[in-house]
Amino acid sequence: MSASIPAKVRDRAARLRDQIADANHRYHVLDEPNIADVEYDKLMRELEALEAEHPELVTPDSPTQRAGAAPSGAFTEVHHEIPMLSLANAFSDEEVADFVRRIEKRLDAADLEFSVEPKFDGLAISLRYEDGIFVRGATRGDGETGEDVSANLRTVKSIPLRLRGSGWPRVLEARGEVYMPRAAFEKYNEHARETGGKVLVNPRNGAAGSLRQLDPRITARRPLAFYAYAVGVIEGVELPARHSEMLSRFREWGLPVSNLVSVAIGVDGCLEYFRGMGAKRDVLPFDIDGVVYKLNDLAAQRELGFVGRTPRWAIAHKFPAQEQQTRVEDIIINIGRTGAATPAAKLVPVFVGGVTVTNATLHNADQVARLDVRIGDTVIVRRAGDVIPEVVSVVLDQRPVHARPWKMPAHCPVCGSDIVREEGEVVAHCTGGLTCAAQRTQALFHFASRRAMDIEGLGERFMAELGELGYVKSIADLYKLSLDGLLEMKRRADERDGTTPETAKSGKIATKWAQNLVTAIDQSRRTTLARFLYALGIQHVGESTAKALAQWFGRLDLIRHLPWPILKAVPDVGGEVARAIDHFFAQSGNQHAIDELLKRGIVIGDEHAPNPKLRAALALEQVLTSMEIPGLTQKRSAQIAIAAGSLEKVTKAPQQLWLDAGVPTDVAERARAHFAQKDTQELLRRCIRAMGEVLDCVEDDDGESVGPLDGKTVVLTGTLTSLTRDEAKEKLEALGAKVAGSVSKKTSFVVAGAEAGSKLDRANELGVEVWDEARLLVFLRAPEARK
DNA sequence: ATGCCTCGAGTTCA
DNA sequence: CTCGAGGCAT
Repeated sequence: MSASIPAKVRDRAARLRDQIADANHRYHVLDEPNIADVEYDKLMRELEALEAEHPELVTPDSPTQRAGAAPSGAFTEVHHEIPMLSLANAFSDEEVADFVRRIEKRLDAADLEFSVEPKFDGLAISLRYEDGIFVRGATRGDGETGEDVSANLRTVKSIPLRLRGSGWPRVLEARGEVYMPRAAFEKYNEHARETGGKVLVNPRNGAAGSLRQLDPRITARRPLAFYAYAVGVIEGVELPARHSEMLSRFREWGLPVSNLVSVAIGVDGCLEYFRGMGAKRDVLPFDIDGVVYKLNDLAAQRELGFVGRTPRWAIAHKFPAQEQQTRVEDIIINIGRTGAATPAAKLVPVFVGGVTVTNATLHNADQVARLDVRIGDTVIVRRAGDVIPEVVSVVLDQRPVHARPWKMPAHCPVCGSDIVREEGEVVAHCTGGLTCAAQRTQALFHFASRRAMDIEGLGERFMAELGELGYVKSIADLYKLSLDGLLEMKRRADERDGTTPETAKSGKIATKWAQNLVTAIDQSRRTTLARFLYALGIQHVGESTAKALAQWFGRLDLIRHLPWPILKAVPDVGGEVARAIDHFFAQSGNQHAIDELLKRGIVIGDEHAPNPKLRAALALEQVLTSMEIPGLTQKRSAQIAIAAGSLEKVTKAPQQLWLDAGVPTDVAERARAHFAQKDTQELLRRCIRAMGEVLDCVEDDDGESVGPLDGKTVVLTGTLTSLTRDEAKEKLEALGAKVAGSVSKKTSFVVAGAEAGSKLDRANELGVEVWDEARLLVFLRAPEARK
């Protein structure tokens, strides 16, 4: 049949096939390329041309056969003559030790040698070679029967189509793992995302899905690789004595074997290998989910045999899974203190990364949309470097037909108010405010939290109960709670929940509990301005902003009435934050709650005069620029401020004065029009009043306002470690102290840092109190504690 | 406008 | 711990 083909052509084709196979082997198996890509392409093209001209030349092992044939109908079944094993799993050192001990006992031997190998996270397959030629490849299936995926496997470059060297058996079934290298996976997905193609969930699913493609041309585009790790059928060659030798033979025959395989002695050797791999795991170019220990002696393996379908002589030692699949039972909404509506996935409990995970946050609607998570979906959950579980992706193949895309509900599941997502914002908010039980509970919880009012014993659950039963509707109600009230509440809660007398706290314990709580509440009455402000839970006001406000304004009665342009004078407080504070205090309910709190004995121990720097910060120009009138720049604001003399006068300044101050006509017009608006006038009135008020206080700093360091003179010396000298000075000044440069007998105390010199000596001489840095820090945290 | 940088807010499980 | 947003410097 091929007689018509000249021997020369035939030889050339054979030579090309050899060269290409060799290049392939070097590149994909040995990782030592010997020819350039262009050269390789050239050889391929030449071979393709020859084969096109003489189709009879095409052999099953020709590299041109890798490209992928046209789709076949379906996969045919393949019976594995020697079943493909599954391994028992070990998850702890104990289980490994048991495994080794069992073998030692059965064989009556010690210090056994194991072939130790990484456990690739891919898909187990079997490759059949007859007379050195790849004839068939199959998936494992159930171990007995798999599917013929030869066409797909031909596209995997690291699988040789013909064995190399000599001495290979007449028939060989090599078993191993098809996997997708991480880099290839990333690259593939990146491309898929750009082109809108199918994004793979993870490398393992990528490998599995690829092999099950009916169209091998698709598989050819998936970057798969292969490692051999076991032998099935072998005919015509003597088996070596040890498994590790078998793997070496594989290498000689051109089958890729991981260079991470090794040999270990006894349990200790195995475990050492396990830890080594665990440490390397993250930097490996492919995913592994554990390691496998195989008794190295093949004769001994035969002796041990099987239990069911798993061999007694091998075990897989698994890493704690960092990724698991589970099902989304529901997607719920959590309402936070600020009303933020955060979707969370309720999961069928799954053990991942050492803990059982039942919830995973989905962050926001965008994230849900990005992942397209739907109720009923199977998802991949990860607990990576950090602790918090996250949904990585959806396994689309397993999506129930009826699953519908998830949408943020229009109404709050707790209070029924509208849920609104502002233009350009990522988070949606429940508009219920404090009428929403969820927000109220969270607000109360926040108020009582350690960094706020620090009331011990008020957990979130209990707070919810107090709210539900109507005992606490607002933060002020917390200070109404009495011993009897608490006990009564406890009783009612137990009744309602159907708690039996045995499980309910008995009278004495309940009394003790209530007493402790009352004491804790009582102790919390004395607090600092910063804590108090923080406790109020004003939007955007966290701990540090609260501190800044406290330090700069010093007094609650000031802060609670300040218009936002004045609040904005504080560093790090911008328009957004200032408006939020203004808005908070503009609600009469909030003002009322504060009045109530003060009435019920809240004492702010560290009120003091405003920071003198406010004087500069409150310059007219700052207030004017905060009006954000187009064209009214800082410079022009300053000019008109100087020309007019006071804020009040600016607002009433005639057109001419603006022009004299160098403000262009159109800007002046705009400003005057702006000032004429009703709400602007109201705001300006408040600003005018507030500026006067604040400035009065600043001037009055040895007047009635009493800071804890009022009238004290402090001297700083040495190097402070946790804060700069300037910061310390600022803080002390904000508390009313005068920070002087040298020690005299008028000095109240000296703060001495490291390497304090002459000033410390002089302080000792004069008998002036000396603080170390630690004491200063304690004081700065809670200045009310002592003066 | 644009890019740090810090602060606020939300989150899981034992 | 991480993300988003606000503040501020460039």
